[in-house]
Amino acid sequence: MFELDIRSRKPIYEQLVEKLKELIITEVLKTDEQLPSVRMLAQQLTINPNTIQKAYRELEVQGYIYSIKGKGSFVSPASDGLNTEKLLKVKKDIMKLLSEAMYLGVTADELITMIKEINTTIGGGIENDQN
Amino acid sequence: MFELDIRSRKPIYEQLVEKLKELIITEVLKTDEQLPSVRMLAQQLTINPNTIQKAYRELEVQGYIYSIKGKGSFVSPASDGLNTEKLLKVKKDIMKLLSEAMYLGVTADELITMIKEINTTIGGGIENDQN
Amino acid sequence: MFELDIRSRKPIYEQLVEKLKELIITEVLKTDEQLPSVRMLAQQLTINPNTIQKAYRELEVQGYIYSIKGKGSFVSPASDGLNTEKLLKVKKDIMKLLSEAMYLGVTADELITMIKEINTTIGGGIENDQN
Amino acid sequence: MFELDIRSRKPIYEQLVEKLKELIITEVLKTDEQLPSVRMLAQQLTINPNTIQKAYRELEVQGYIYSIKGKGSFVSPASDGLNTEKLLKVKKDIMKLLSEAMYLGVTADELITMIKEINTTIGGGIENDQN
DNA sequence: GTGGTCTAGACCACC
DNA sequence: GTGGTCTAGACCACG
Repeated sequence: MFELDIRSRKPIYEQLVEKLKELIITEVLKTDEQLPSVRMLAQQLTINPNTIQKAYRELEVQGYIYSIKGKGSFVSPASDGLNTEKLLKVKKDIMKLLSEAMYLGVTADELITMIKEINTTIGGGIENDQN
Repeated sequence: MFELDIRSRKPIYEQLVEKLKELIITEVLKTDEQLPSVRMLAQQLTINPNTIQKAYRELEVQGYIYSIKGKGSFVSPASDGLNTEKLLKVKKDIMKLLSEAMYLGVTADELITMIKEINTTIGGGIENDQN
Repeated sequence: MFELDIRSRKPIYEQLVEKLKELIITEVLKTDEQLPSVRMLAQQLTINPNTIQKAYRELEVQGYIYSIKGKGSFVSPASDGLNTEKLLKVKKDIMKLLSEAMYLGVTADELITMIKEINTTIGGGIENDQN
Repeated sequence: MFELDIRSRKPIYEQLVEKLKELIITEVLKTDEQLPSVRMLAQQLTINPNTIQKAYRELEVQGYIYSIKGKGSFVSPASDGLNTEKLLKVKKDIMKLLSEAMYLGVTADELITMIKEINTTIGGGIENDQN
């Protein structure tokens, strides 16, 4: 289910954060659905529980999940909170990457196609009016 | 000329790589133009020459510049050849970021507007974040 | 009546303690008034009775309520006696928070306004956060 | 220098965060001043380095310090960033505590005196116009 | 030498 | 059983 590259320069917990974020964004993991427990996942991936927890905590800080002491970790509702600053960061990152892509020869049309593709994958736009 | 953020969590050499990449992409530094020497730049930025070295090496690996022993480092021509694999990586990164942006509430229209904006201003300045 | 946030990082019993404290402070629950029974409240909130118990015990320790075996739990009269030490703790906490607020840029005037506001509306509703 | 209560229910790293925050707010530790290194402090307090690091990381997330990989940890400039949301939280907490204090018998005058006291300790108001 | 990551294994609080 | 904290000790990346 998760393919972690133990040799990668990118820390394991960051890889985990990314993978889980992706599952949440693509709604494979739905709102309020329970994530695998720290220990279970640790065992499955043969990784130290602390590493899993670090990933979960990071996801919690970023607003993607919430954890309840004796119960488990769960997916937060989308657009839950205060993503204004996060939005700014993501937009900047996108600008940077888009520039690089175009320098490498990607056309604007290709990019637009990608966007439309994602738009269907996610399931259409999400209403959000706090920006 | 370069504004490095000593407080950033991102290593200095990575910041350097990004800044230089940006200058190359926006064609402030043109094909076959010579980059400042390691020592000069180190002195200017009051930074350890090893750090500059590392950045230049990284840019060389990524195909943005080439070095000639005893002469210096120069900007590689765009679309040099090895961009196929890089393109795939960049595209993947873009997909990831676009998905995240949309999950956070950015609409497809907004993103398309951004793309068109870059398409026209390619060659202008691009802002960088500090993470 | 009670809106508990199951997603909060704060344990449920602590949330209960705070809510009840608030009701007592704002005199929605008056001196010697009986609190809802553990079982009733547990049923209403669809929460484990043990959790309610724990909250009531905590409130008793803090001097806000008293329990009579076989009868129930009741609101203690204000300024009951043991408030000297509690007062010290609360004052210390306030100093800490006020310092932090000012460090973050709140002016003394703003704070004084807040105090006056409470002074007049004491007996009105107070909003709680979820951390 | 630090008096940590190893037996307290409050996690050691949180105690550390509070102590350090206090030192920063009262400007005992000034902007860009270096904090003791993770290992040094761990040794001094006979505490595990990981625990210190957790505290430092938390302070970094909260915007009070910044850390640079091979150099050390340093105090962030005051009102550096995006404290809007933090401000709201702190204000709510203050309202709650002030209410409790007044219920316990503290007068508005006493509270105002406290504010003025802090105002001189910190060194006057800090200019800040992003709220 | 610095911060950052990871492991192995223990204990606690919550429900 | 769950998440959260802490320890002891190892290794890596950075400058």
